[in-house]
Amino acid sequence: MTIGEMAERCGLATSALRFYEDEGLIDSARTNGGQRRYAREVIRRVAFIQVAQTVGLSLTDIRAALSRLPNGRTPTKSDWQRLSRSWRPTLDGRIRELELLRDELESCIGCGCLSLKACALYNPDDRASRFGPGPRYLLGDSSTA
Amino acid sequence: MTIGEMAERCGLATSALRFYEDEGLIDSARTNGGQRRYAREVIRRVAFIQVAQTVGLSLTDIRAALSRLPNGRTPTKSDWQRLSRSWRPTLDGRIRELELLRDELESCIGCGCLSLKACALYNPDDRASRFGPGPRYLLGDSSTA
DNA sequence: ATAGAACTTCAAGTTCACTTGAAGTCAAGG
DNA sequence: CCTTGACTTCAAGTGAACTTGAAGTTCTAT
Repeated sequence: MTIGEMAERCGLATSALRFYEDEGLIDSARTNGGQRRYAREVIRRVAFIQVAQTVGLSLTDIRAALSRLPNGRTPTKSDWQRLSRSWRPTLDGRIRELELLRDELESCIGCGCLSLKACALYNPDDRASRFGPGPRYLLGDSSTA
Repeated sequence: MTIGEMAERCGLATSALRFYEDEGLIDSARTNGGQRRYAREVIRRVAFIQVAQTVGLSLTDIRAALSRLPNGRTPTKSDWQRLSRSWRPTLDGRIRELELLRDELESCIGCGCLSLKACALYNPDDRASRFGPGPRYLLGDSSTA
């Protein structure tokens, strides 16, 4: 598969595929002329990367995860399952954080304490719980606030 | 209040406060010598910014939100409440997205379809649902995957 | 054989939310 | 008055995840 075909199938730009290769996330064979040719297997790899990003992982995290795939053989279904399963705790944790924030926001709307030290929302030390870099763009325009 | 005191109270760097001022998010008076002096009210404003970031808003979004505060008078408790309340839908939406992803991940772990078009996880058009830029750093090291 | 689309590399640019550095000025205590 | 720490501005740097541009090469269809 050429890079253009891959890009189309995966829904991203050719530049992104080249970038992923530079970053050691995917691999390709080359024609005599030096053009990239992708194995079918790579589609799955890219799919994994895309979903992992949605979960909130950085490319560094993802590279680490992918490095845990078997190196000799083509990864099997259960290899991928094992990797995907490892997202659960991250995802659950992220959801819990947001729910916590929502609930605290609820009480703070009630008490109007937004600037009080006592308020859990305004405790700088707790502010480590942000949500992660993830891809650059939000939900459309995010102009809700 | 000096910029150093503000920075300490708000738990961020002085450079961040200067940056927020350049960006039109906060304001300050100046001494004869040209140093910044902050009104108490600004603490609340900074608190709002910090919480809004945790909710996932960009500084641009936050600037827009802040511009809806009354310009003549010092904002009241209910002015702040009105603003904070507007976060609810965003937050709820974000939580729903993550839950959806978690559930789909669940079924995909079951079916192993990670690369199939049919799988909701691998539908490039649905991938608009990412989670937002937010602040740069994640939960510690995020090395869960 | 050749047009033209698709590919190649490499360097530099983009956005966000800041930080860092340089070079200099102000304010408060002794 | 003088030291010292805190402040000032302005320009440039950071990191993540790519994109864009330039200049050139390859592939494929006619």
